[in-house]
Amino acid sequence: MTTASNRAFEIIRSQILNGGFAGGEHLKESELTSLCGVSRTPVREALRRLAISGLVVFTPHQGARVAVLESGEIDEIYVLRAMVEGHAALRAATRISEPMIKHLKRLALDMENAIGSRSDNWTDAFLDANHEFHRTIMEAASSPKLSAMASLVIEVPLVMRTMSHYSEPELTRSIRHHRELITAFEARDGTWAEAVMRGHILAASHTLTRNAQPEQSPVEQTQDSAA
Amino acid sequence: MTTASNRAFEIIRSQILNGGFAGGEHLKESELTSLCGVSRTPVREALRRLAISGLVVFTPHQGARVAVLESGEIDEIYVLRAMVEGHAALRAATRISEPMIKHLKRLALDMENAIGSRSDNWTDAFLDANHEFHRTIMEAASSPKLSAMASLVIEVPLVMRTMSHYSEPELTRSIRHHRELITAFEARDGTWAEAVMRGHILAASHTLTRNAQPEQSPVEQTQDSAA
DNA sequence: TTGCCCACGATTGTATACAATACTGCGGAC
DNA sequence: GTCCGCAGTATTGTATACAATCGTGGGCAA
Repeated sequence: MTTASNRAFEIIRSQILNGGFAGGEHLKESELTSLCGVSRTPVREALRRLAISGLVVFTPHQGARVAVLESGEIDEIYVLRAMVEGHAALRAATRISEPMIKHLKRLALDMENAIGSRSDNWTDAFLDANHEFHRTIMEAASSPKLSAMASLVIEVPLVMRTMSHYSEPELTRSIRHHRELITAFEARDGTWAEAVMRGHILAASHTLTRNAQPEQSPVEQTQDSAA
Repeated sequence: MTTASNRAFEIIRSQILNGGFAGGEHLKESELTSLCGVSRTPVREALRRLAISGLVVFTPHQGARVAVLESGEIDEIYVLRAMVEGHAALRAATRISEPMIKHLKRLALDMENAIGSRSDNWTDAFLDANHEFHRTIMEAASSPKLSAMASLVIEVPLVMRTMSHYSEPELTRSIRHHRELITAFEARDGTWAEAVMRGHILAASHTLTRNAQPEQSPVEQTQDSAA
C-alpha cells in the first residue's frame, strides 16, 4: 500500500487529466478530502506536487486552481519540450543500453500495430506506448535534473491527450521519426538523435496548433482537446 | 509578516547555502522545528519546496537529506544552465523593455566597480549583481515554465557561491560577456544573445571544473567551495 | 443610487496529537 | 563468530483542532 499523499496525488491528477475538473476551477481542500478519502494534510501535499507539474496554480490564502492554458503557452511548452527532449536524446545516444534499445523497438512496433489494428481503444494503446517511448529515452539520458525539467513540460500536454488532430500522413511521419531515432541510437550519434527528436516534437506541435488555429475561443480550446 | 512556511523555507535555505548543514546531513523535522520556531507542518512544506530546488533530497519514511553534488553533476548542471539560460536570452532579446536594458547596464557597471573597488565585501557585491543580472534576463524572457526550469539548475550552484576560482582575466572576460549580451539585446538579435549567453555560462563552468580537477576527494569538494 | 465599511462565513495556514514505518541494539541460534 | 530475528525507540506520515486571512453581502452615509 502506498501513502495517502500518493493516492491523493494520483486521484486528483487523473481527475484533472480526464477533464473531471474544469480549467480554472477552484480546488477546495475540504472537497478533495472527501473525494480522496484522506485528510487535508496529504491533500495539501498532493496539491503542492501538482503545482510543480504545472497542473494547478497556487495563490496564497486562496488555494489551488486547475491550470488553464492559453494557446500561446502551448507553443511555448512544445518549444521547451523540443529543447529538453532533444537534449535527452543527445545524452541518451551514448548512454542507452542494448536492452533499452530493444524496448524502444518493441514500443515502436506496438504503436505501428495500434494504428493498423483499428480496435476501439487503439488511440490509448498508441499514446501509452508513445509516452513510454519518450520516458525510456529520458531514463536513458540518466540526468535527474533533466528529468525534472521534462516533467514541467510533459505533464501539461497530457491534458490534451487525444489523437483527433492527427491525420494519417502525420501518424506515418511520427512512426518514421521513432524508427529513425532508434537508428540514431544504434549509431550512437547524439547529434543526429537530438535533431530527429527536435523535429519529432516540433512536428507534433505544428499538428496541434494547425488544427487548433481555426477555432474561435482560444481559452475553451483546451477543454475541446481534453475530451 | 510572511507565512511560517516561507520563513522556514528561507531559514533552512540560507543554512544550506551558508554551509550550516553538512552535505548529506539528515534534516530531522523536529530539529528544524526548534530552529525555525514553527511547527512541523510548515517545516515539511519548506522541505518539499527545497527538494524542488534540488537543495535537499527525499526518501520515503526517511525524511530529507542535504543534497550532495558529485563533480559529474556539476558539469551536467552547467550544461543545462547554458541550455536554459541561452534560450532565455533568445526569448528576452525580442521581449526586453528599455528600462530593463537600462537596469542590466547598471548591474554590469556595478559588477565592474565591485571588481575595481577591492573593498572587503566586493565578491558579495559582484555575485549579488550577477545574480540579479541573470534573473532580469529570465524575467524578460517572460516564460514561467522556463523560469521553473531555471530554478532547478540555478539554486544548486549557489551552494558554491565563491569567487575564489576566478582569475583576473576570467573576471574581465565575464564582464565582456555581460556587455556583449546587452549589445545583442539592443540589436534585438536573439540568436546572438543566445550564443553569448551559452558561451558565458560554459566559460564559468570551465573555470570551476578546471580549478576543481586537481582536488583529491570529489565528494568533499563541494564542501570546500561552499566556504 | 452608489460607494464604503464592517461583520460574517468560508477557506487556507498552523499546531499538535496520534498512527505507521524504519533504524538500532541486543539476544539467541546455528 | 556470525547471522538472523525481534523488540524498543526515534522519525516520518496522517488526522484533526485551532488560528489567521480572504471574499461576500448587508447596512449606512453621502
